[in-house]
Amino acid sequence: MSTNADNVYNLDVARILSPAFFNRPALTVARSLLGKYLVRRIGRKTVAAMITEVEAYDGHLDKACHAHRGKTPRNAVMFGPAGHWYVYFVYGMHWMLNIVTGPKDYPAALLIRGVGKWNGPAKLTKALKINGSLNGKMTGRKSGLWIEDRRVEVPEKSIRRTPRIGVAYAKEWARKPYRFVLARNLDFATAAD
DNA sequence: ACGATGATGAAC
DNA sequence: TTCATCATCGTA
Repeated sequence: MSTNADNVYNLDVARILSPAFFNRPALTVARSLLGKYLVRRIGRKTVAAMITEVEAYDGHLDKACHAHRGKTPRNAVMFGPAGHWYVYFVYGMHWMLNIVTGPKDYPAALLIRGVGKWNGPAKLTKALKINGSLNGKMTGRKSGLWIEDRRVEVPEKSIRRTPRIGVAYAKEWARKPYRFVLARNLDFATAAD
């Protein structure tokens, strides 16, 4: 066990985002997640992909948020502490990956809609073998799913904000610019890594 | 434009 | 217990 190997390991651990990072307003965390890396441990292999698209679901007033109608068995994780995974099943076949934000008892989470080459929330969960067994787990190595800061610079100009997808039923809340998308041509950042 | 496919939550 | 709905995707 060389000193060198230990240093490499420690550097790696240092850039894993801790739950404290997520204990801030959903919109603030959403913006800062662009350019971070979602990292998934699958058996012996580790896959990392840059987060390119995120949506915020912010509190019980937000009519598009699952917590809008109160606490239920499904959305209970959203009412828990930040930095835990909220994974649910929709349309009879798709898993959606969310990370809880903000203080305990304030229900908010971010839906991760795009990472790396995978565009679409159901495509990335399928590719990274993410399902309900992760629901309620804390982000980190122990859960096999975490987020790393790899020091990719994301200028404001590279970010687009739009209404959220597939929530037309939420009336005026559907129009709010709670979707954050990273411009495609940020590939220079990965190349420089 | 539509069907797949099953959990969820609200109503009865 | 029933029923409409659903933070989607692939095919047409």
